[in-house]
Amino acid sequence: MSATDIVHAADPDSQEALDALRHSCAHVMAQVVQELFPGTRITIGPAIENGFYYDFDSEHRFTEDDFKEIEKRMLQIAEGNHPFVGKEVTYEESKAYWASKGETYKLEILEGFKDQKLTHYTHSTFTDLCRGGHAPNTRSIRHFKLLSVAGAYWRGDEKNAMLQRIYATAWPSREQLTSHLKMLEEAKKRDHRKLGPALDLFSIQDLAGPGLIFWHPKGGRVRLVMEDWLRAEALKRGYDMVYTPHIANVDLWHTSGHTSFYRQNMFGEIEVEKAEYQLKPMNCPLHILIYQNSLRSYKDLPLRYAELGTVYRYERSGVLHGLMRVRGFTQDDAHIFCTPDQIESEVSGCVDFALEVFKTYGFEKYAMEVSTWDPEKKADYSGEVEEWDRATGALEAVLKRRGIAYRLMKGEAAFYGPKIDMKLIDAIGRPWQLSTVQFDFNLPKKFNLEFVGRDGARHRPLMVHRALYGSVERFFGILVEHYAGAFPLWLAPVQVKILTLTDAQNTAAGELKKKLDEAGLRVEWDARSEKIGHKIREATMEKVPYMVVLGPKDVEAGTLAVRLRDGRRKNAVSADEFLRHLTEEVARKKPASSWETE
RNA sequence: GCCGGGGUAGCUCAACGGUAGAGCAAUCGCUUCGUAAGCGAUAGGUUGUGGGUUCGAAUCCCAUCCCCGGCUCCA
Repeated sequence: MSATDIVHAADPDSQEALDALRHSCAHVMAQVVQELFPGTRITIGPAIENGFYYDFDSEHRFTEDDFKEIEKRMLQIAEGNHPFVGKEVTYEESKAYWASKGETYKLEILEGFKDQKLTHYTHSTFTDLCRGGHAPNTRSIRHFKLLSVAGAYWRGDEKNAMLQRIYATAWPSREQLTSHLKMLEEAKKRDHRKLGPALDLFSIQDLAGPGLIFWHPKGGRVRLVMEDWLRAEALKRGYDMVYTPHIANVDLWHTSGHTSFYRQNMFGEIEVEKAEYQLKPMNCPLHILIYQNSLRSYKDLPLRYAELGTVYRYERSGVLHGLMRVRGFTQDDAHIFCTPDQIESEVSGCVDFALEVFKTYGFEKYAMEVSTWDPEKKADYSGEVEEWDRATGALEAVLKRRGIAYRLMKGEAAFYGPKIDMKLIDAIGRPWQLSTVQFDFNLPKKFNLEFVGRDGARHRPLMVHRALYGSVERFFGILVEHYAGAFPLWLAPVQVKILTLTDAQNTAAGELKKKLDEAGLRVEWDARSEKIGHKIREATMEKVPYMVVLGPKDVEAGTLAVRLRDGRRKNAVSADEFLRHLTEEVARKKPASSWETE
């Protein structure tokens, strides 16, 4: 055993140490599963973010009811403090070992490692074929929890056998495990699929079909604010708003190439007067048609066409997920047509816009990735070497100049161009893929796009595709979870709820409502004959930011008693002061009320 | 699409071969009340859908639709 095989990291929270811990835990889980369910064959068990999994092939159908027993036995082994011992083996030795155990999957893995150094790692009674990176002993892996069981294809290929995957989480300390489990619980509470219907924001209707979203009045109000803000911001930044049809003749999709490279995601043809039409899965070709409608000069460029374009994509039934993965959605899509010397400033403009989106919606953290091509496989890509180099250079240069850290994702680019993907990190630390800025070298060529240059000759413009929300549906879903349903004032579907104590306050309530309505605020008035506590409870559960409790004393004093949804209160506020505060808070778009309360 | 789990009142759940039930919500009445649930009554269901087994099915079987956890894919 060499010193590097075992991770004795000084920092137990280093990624290396965490992975080692989790991977070691996977070994122990595999040991226990084989012990408790004889005949189970093992495959692989890597560390993943926050934990690990192990894939098994077993006659037994694992359920969460098995977890308790597996965990109990795992703990016993952990307490046994068995060391993880690595041993170099030859291909033949390894093959003989796994053959004797009937571990067919291990034998298959072995085939891929014929000419490499192989190691077996053993702890307690269990040995696994493994390249190493382990905790020193089983004692350090006590803080874990099995989470779920799911199907997974052997080697991720749907043509292969379906295995059973057990997911688990593991941490260096009890505190970290507890806090992670708390986060999972919190995530469950914030789930937009629960909150959405509970707050009456949206629904999905069986009769209409899966993956199709119905925006209810309250969700619709939030969406309207989101869209209005985005449109206003786009216009400020020199975009033009365009509108394009939802269906188009298949010839368009043949020209763009979508019917070949995107076919599996498109809904079928619609026959109309002997011509075939298809629902649009993307807006790009339609924006291109607008570009092509006139002869463009270099003086016209850059042209920035933006649209809240609703697209339809066929997604396999098993992948649909609330608002996050649907079959019909609206992209805040834009296509920028520009000259080569404009690309850096255009990319910069997109990144700037994206950062403004993050800031506006209260996301403080984000992660960026630049996806480049794999130069080894040039033939798979559209576009010339110089184009790729220049565009990739521009993407990186923009981020570098702004001092934004990014990960380089080699070979992750689409065939048509490199891109920046921006993930934002929500209130409980989860990353979400959101904004994207990508070059497209394919479509300008397919459509033979041109502009007349200063030299009087025809040149091909560059095309940048950019989405900031990504999809309005998904972004809205992320917001619901980010805010846990408690939208900041500027987004809240109902901003103020007036709660009257008795009918004697009806006149005053009506006047107040009128005043706030006229200021453009979204106000409701609960005039029911319910106790004030009941009304407060309901308004609080609806997550209305401001409640005005209106009783005889307030009417007499001519002031308002304001209550915030978090329970804070501010009494004896004048209507004018309240209105001023609301107006200012809407304008500042702050996630939480900044009001000083008593 | 695939593997596994699951669909009972608007919502959360109970009944698990023998007359479908509770809480909340809804409706109607009473109550006019000071900061997170006032009281009472009423109504609400071909148990996702279709077929089968059975004297009898929410319960067992088959098919189908949808949802959930994942796989593959992705805005």
